[in-house]
Amino acid sequence: MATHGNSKTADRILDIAERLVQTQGYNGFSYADIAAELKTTKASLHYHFATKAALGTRLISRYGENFRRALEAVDGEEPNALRRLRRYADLYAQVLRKDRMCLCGMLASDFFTLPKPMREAVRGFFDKNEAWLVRTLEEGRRARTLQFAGPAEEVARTLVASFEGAMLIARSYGDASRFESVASRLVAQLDGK
Amino acid sequence: MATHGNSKTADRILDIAERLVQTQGYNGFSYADIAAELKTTKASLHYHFATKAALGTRLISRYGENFRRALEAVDGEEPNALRRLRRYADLYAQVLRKDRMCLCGMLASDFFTLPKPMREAVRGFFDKNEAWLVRTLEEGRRARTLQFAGPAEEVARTLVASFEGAMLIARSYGDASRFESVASRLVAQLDGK
DNA sequence: GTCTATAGGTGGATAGAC
DNA sequence: GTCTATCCACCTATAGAC
Repeated sequence: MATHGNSKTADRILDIAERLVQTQGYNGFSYADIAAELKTTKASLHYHFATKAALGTRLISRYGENFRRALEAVDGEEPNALRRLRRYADLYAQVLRKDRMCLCGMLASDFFTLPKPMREAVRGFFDKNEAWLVRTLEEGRRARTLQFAGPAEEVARTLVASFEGAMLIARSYGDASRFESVASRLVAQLDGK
Repeated sequence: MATHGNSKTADRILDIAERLVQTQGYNGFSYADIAAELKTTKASLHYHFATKAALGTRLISRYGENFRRALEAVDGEEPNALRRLRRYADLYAQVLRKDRMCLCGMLASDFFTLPKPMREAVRGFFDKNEAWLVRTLEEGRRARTLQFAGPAEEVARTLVASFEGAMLIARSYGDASRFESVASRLVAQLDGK
């Protein structure tokens, strides 16, 4: 196979790379950065992930999978759609409190410098977010815990965009509360009262 | 002096660099890219802008100045605050239709890799956006062309964050209408009826 | 102001020993 | 799996001729 990225070492590489992409961007980190932190060599990293593009693609699929699991947990634990939206917002806030940007929000800004497989995976992440939100919004509207006008898809896209943008800007101010006040306001507007 | 960036050539350099930053990010372009497009040499660029940081700082101040002028024009031409917000949103949409991200939104994602003077300038851009929005929102609320609950500052921050995020994501889909539907929805929510 | 040439460093990636 | 050594392309930046 081209890449051996399935070991414990591979996971540690992914952990470090993930943090570096979320803080510095895809073009702002290098194999040398990871090697220094892992106290190994660049050559060794290339054994686990043959190319930076392969590493990047794996990062996105792992991040998406973790996000999917987190949303599944929210669905399982919280029957109220309004409260599920608050939990969704808190997933973003948790990332921000680690001084990180959403991995895919960061990659969206690097979008036109990314290899094609990574571009498609980034869009896929947003699509999955939107789909979860549409389900949640429609169910909440039916149950009257949420209210909003127009297609759920439009509201979902507004939420994803606003949350990503609020993270991006809050990070520049080192102030997570900037995200939280924006997120609270947007979710409150959907409250079915 | 350290830099001679005030000639017509300097302006052409800034035009090219601006587009490259808006599409590829600060770490995604080089003096070589500019030189190739301007059909000159990297050394010649260094005469106009001694360092990449100096070029970057100048880019932000010029972008901010142009934005300020655009907002002044909106203020002069449009007495209705709701319509001024629509014009504000359209300034973003115009950038996006050129397949570009907002310069400072892009730099916000590169934030922790930027030299300190650039970081401060990026925050300054957002501050000025927010201040203009606060003035507009408060005036619209007084005149009853706008309505919203809570501090204008919170609404202003929500708008900046949402517009930046909507640009970021719309660009990944190559679909400016994704921005426009989000922006329309957010502005419509403020309509004083 | 623009050029050639080059310095000194880092990028991603590979060969081959162990 | 990890290492040393190395390749070559590219990076920002400077020296000095024109």
